[in-house]
Amino acid sequence: MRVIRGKSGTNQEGTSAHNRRVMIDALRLNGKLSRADLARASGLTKQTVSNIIDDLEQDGLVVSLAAVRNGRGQPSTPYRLVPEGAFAIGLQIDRHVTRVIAVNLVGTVLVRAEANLPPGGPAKGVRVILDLIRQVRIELAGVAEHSEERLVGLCVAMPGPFGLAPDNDDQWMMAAWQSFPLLETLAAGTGLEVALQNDAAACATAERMVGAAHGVDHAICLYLGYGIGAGLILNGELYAGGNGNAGEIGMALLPPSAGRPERSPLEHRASLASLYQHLNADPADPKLHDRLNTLVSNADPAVASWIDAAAEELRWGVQLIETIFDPQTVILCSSAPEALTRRIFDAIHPLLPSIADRRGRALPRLQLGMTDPWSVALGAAAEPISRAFDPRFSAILKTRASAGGW
Amino acid sequence: MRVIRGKSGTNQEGTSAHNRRVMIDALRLNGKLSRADLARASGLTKQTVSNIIDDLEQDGLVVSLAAVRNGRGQPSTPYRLVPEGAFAIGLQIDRHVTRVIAVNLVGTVLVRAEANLPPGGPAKGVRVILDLIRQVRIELAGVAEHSEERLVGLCVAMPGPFGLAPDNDDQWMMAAWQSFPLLETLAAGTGLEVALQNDAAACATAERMVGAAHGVDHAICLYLGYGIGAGLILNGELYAGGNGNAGEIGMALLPPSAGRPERSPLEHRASLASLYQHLNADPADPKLHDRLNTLVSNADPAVASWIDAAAEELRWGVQLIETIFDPQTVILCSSAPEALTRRIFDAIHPLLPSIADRRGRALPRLQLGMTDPWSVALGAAAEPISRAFDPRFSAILKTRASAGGW
DNA sequence: TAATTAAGTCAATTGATTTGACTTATTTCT
DNA sequence: AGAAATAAGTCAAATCAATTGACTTAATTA
Repeated sequence: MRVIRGKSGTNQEGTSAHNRRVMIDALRLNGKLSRADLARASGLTKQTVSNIIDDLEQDGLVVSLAAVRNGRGQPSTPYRLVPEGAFAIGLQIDRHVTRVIAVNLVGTVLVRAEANLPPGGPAKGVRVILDLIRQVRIELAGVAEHSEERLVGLCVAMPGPFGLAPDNDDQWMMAAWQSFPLLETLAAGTGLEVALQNDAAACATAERMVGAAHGVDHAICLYLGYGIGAGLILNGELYAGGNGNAGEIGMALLPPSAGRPERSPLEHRASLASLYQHLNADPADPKLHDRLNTLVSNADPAVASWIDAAAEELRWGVQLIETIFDPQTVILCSSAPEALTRRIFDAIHPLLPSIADRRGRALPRLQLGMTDPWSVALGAAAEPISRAFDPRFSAILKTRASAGGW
Repeated sequence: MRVIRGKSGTNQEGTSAHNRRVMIDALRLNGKLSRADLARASGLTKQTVSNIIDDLEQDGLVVSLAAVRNGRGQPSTPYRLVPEGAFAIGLQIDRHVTRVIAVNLVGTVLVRAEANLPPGGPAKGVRVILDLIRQVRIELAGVAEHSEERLVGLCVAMPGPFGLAPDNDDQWMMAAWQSFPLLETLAAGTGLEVALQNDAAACATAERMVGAAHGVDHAICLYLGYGIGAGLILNGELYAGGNGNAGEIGMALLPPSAGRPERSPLEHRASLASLYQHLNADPADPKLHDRLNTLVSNADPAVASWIDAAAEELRWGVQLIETIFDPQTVILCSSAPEALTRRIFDAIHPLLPSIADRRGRALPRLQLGMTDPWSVALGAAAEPISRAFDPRFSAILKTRASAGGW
């Protein structure tokens, strides 16, 4: 059959779905709002808002609070989101460990669990993961009623890039995970909708739901993990690129510079991998996090020299990101200990001049984001919530599968 | 009054507007389609498509062609866009000249006019511009009936970045234009809706409507003009950033490299400004374009050495763009003579390895785009057409102003 | 106490999409 | 040649989310 290119249409269902999402989004951003407030915020009529809020209340997604007098006129009844209205599971697969988190509608972490990934590759690892997920779901059911019915999905976060030939020099066998049918296996094993993000994107998702990017429509999350990547919030949505690899700036080649005659990827100069190499540390050492903490608080000179070198690259990276994306803010996140991340953050300053250097900025050019080792898993958990409840273009459109009646 | 944050809702009007846009988009992409084809492409029912197409035919935006037999079943009646269904004006303001173009619904250029900008700044210049626009509209009315009723808007393209303090070392007084209330003056002087884009964005808009980015949802246009910038097509829409300055990569600071001990902006190394400086040429010289052409065809060594140096920076730039955006393709555009642009294009190759280096690519990693000096003006003219007829999220949403009935 | 203001509801209307049956025109099978 | 199958497209009624305008309720202000 001839392929016809074109975008999808929409109908009343799409309209209604969008308006529900708009209500939830407004409540998430403003905490609590009356029906009249929601009508003003959305541009919809009071009546429409009333209908939608009634629905959402029925669905257990919002509840009313005590009426408040706001001066003249009938007191308004504010509504807020019900945290227990929905749940999602986030899974992080890292080189040595895997983490699973359960969150609720407002992004509160309810359950977390961690396990070491056994040697033997994905086939064995996925069994550990499925067990961990099962365990988290059971625990979740213990602390939250109806959690199973209200589970909206699962998202996996792991280092990218995705879908490339596994010819890169990745000694941590993440490449093996790339060729393993992970999403299918997880979908079958959990019965949930499964999504995939790289770790920087997950970090951005977390910052958007409960962090520094909350309510910000244009923000870039610079995530310093084992590698380095950027999570792109553009027009209020995570941008994934043509093949899901947008923001993988660790692979950006830097021009030769003083002392480095070769072009080399940013990842080799500014990433925790480069720090470990600089320190001759074993990345698989479970006590590494604590050891790093100690080194930082002791002002270890080897760490300090790495920080200075990395901060110089990152200072440049921030300027580049500002120049390319013109975001409202850039957020520095890391899986490194908070003290170390803060040291790096400080060392990046003063920032280079850029187009972001404008008067009357509402947000700082660079902010410190989450430094919790769990933040990537949290972001993964936030993704299904966002997919299910945030206003987005794709949520309005008809899906091809559901089209009938030709 | 308390400010409530939140997104806009939608209703049947939004649905209908979107579906009309989807039909137009599908016809633009596929050339001609029957009602049944459109139903399949959009996921809407045949009946809905029939209603919309009837409307569009009434509005003079589509026409039917002769029925065609496609095998079994009743022959289908294809429809196509009517080029004369809408018109738009594009205005380019450059350092020395201003150009005005009129296009129709399918992006065909109908009228073009050019004038030198007089010394004396924007106040004088804007009078020249308004005269030029008036002249183009009169000429357009001569070659296209009902052009005035069907004029959907005006877009201005000029070098960015916009909205910054005019403290930069811009000797061509583009800074003066920044502080001048240009859009308001043009809106009042023409009675049209006026939009603004930087020149790289305009170039991308042109490539998307009639060039290499036609029907491509993720493409980056690298525009080599007096400065250098990138036009970002993300998710099928032009991305402007938080303040309309996304893609202004000319201001990206490059690390020091061999022979350049200082950080310097990309613009100083790879832009026509840098070429003019290298050649000791006067950018205001009206014969410069022709002279450059001659130099290129004579294999002038000064030009060749500049090309090599610039290509090295651009090769890096392409790799960076691929790494950051993960686009389906990168398009090299320029206001330089085609021969020169082609030489640069060739000199950029071979490209650096990147995540774009994947098997089974549908599009080349780097393509040569428009090299017409008029392409920025064309892109500006394409913007109102795109704004009026392309499917986009914002077109679905209610505008706050139109909300009533609280 | 009456007027004003604002939140929220009620019941009827609107209007784009959907549904399912139908007509028309062509090819393919017998 | 005739019947069956297939596909395009229309007709008329139904659906359903948003809208409209009048109304009720409950507070403040004059």
